[in-house]
Amino acid sequence: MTSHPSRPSRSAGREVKEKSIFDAARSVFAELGFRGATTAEIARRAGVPKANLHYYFPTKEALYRAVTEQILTAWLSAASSFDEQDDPAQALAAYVGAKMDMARADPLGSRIWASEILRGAPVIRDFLETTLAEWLSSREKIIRRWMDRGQIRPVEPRYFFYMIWATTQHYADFETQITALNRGKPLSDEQFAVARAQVIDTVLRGILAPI
Amino acid sequence: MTSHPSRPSRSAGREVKEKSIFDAARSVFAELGFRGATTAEIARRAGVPKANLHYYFPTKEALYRAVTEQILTAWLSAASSFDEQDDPAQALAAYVGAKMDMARADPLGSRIWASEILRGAPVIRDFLETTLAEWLSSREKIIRRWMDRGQIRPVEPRYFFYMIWATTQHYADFETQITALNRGKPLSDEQFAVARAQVIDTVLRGILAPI
DNA sequence: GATGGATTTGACCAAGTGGTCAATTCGTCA
DNA sequence: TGACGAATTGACCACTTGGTCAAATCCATC
Repeated sequence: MTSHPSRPSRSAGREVKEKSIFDAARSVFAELGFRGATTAEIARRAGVPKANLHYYFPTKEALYRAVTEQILTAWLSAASSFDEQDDPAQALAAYVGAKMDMARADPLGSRIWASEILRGAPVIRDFLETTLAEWLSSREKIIRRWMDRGQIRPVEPRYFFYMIWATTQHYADFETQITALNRGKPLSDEQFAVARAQVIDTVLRGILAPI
Repeated sequence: MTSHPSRPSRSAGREVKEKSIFDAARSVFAELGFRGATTAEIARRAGVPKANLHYYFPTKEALYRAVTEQILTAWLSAASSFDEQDDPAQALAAYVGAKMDMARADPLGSRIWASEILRGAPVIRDFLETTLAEWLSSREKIIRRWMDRGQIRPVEPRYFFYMIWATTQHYADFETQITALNRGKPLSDEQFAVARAQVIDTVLRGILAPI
């Protein structure tokens, strides 16, 4: 300890402040997209003067890149849950469940991703074309192996993944709509649990080979 | 005919010009969202001076409202395809197919909707809470009737609709990503036909009662 | 308690924003 | 043809934008 406990150390203060700017940026980017977001609004939500924001992140784009980077990391971590099981039903249930949990726990990340795609993915295009494309094609092989073994019905794996991504991310990206359709109240934990179970169940029934 | 054929009449000229501004606005709003879109960019894509744009649409918001209005109309029209069949399999196949066709034929509409939801739906909130909520709850009743008759498995109808909406709209909203994952080429008509058929098939298998 | 780098921030700037307006041009019809 | 309303548009305005900067303040270390 190099400083008084009640006053944060210099480096700890930096981390806290950086994080508060970072979090404010996430929420503004998620709502308004890159172009619509303003550094003034981000600074306001972070509770710092705008000049201070530019001390920690030199440009709006640098801040945006920092935010997207974290999102891509989180995506890959959720994706790994697909690989921990050999059985199709278990692997898919784990993966879909993890994606649903992510949509619930961190909707902002999903929304920023969506907004980035909507504008043509200028920043994450490289990720899509390399890392994500490789992930998808290697998992396609796994799906095809299951098909060959007769464990699942014959499908085009990539369109199957699109359905999983679309359905799970919908609970984050369209939360406003879901809330409006739920008498103005966000889904309760119980409601979400039902939705989560049903999504897993429907996806599995859609692809598993009949007994 | 009140004017020379090669020179459009005054009112026809108005319609053409209004439409070119309207279409330019759709594409800019779809890419950049309401806040990110600029009237200058819309005017540029429409090929008219900015002052001219403001002659036809007094404000950016008026233009945006005109655009969203058309989208809501189109949504309702696709939704009606759900009601034309009594058999669950046929009704659902028609509805999902219509939504897929819409995502293919007019991806911009879907993207503007998505962007509007992302920012909290300030403009279409009323539509969501009234017209859409009513549509959903009346179709929920139809689904429950099918369930009571044992024609489909027991599910929470609204989450089932969310899956349909998410999956079909994904082909419009995430076209950039889908293209990036398809070696940089947009889905061909053949590929899309496969995706369309598979989406319908998977949705049906997920909900239809086993024989 | 003096030093010096890290941090903070009000004031500022050039470029871009949505929108206005008056002067001009156009098309129609008497 | 002339008159008159519809349509066009360059110039302009107040305000917001992302970003800069220099002066002030903080704080770990000696």
